[in-house]
Amino acid sequence: MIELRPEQLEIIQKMSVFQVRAGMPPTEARILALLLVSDRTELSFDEIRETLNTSKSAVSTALNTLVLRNKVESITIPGDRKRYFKHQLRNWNANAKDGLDKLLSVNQLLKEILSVRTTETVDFNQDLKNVIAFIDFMQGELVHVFQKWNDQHQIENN
Amino acid sequence: MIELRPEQLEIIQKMSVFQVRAGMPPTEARILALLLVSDRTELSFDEIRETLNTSKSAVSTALNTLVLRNKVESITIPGDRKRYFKHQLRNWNANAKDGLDKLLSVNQLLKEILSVRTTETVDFNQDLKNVIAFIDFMQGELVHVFQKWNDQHQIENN
DNA sequence: CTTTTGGTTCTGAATTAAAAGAACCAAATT
DNA sequence: AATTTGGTTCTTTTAATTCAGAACCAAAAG
Repeated sequence: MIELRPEQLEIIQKMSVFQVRAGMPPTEARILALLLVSDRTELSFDEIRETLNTSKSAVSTALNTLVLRNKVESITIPGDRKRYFKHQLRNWNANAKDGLDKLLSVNQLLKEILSVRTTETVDFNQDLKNVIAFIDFMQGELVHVFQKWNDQHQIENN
Repeated sequence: MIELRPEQLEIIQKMSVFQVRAGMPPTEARILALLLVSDRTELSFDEIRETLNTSKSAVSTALNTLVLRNKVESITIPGDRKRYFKHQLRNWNANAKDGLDKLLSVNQLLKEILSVRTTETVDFNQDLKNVIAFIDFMQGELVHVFQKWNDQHQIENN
């Protein structure tokens, strides 16, 4: 059981509310938040369970999906049977890109819609074309933005 | 009741699945999709209800939140008591920016976390700083990207 | 080979979200 | 003034999530 200071508890609360609003299940959100604020960055299954006061089953499924989604990594220490779990901060960048790409993939459907629409509704179709062009533009620009970031930072991160 | 071609029905299906996955309630998603594919771009309350085969209450609440979120605009035609509803394609751009800003607003919390963390976990804190810097960077770049787009297009859209 | 540890998996219960149905209401029509 | 139209709002029902508790299981320890 991890002892948490009041500020830490408060942030876990705020952070998990934020993530739940964004569609994440509560237990997952609270685990992620805990792993961000706790003084030790690698916590065991049972430490997480006790600290968040949650059932083993809930923690187990939540951790497994978090690992699957590359939000958390699981670490094994030789000579210790327990698994330890750590927030995958390093992957934030890549996860963000994946998320944005998924958002932008709506363009595929918009193009399909355009190809199926009447040609009668000229203004509407023009607006639709603009949206499609905008998303294509965003996609291209984002590639550059990510590239620019990586160029600036992969040197130092060696 | 609007007659829809098979391709239109199929796209409504695909598009609403996409949006529901992104967290939108099903009825809202299907209304938006219908307004994107239907040959007439302005549909009355009852046309929507009949076409989607949904209850008045569900359509009413869904339409109201869609209007509130600037996803749909409601139009009144003089001499016609009905309200007509139209997809606000023009706002896609602004809505996208709002959505991204909300996503990036997590940085506020991350900064708070950093300020509360032990200084002992040097590597972890450095990773956290990197994430924060990355999100700040993204925020700045996105402003430019949106600006660039608007510069190129607000001339022609007069 | 029995027990303990560190979990996982499988119900079921409780909560939550979404939709339906009915009652309602104001403006327009008859 | 009664009725119809075009919705809105409230209550109930239904469906989907989420979690807890118990049974279970494999690997390690005794």
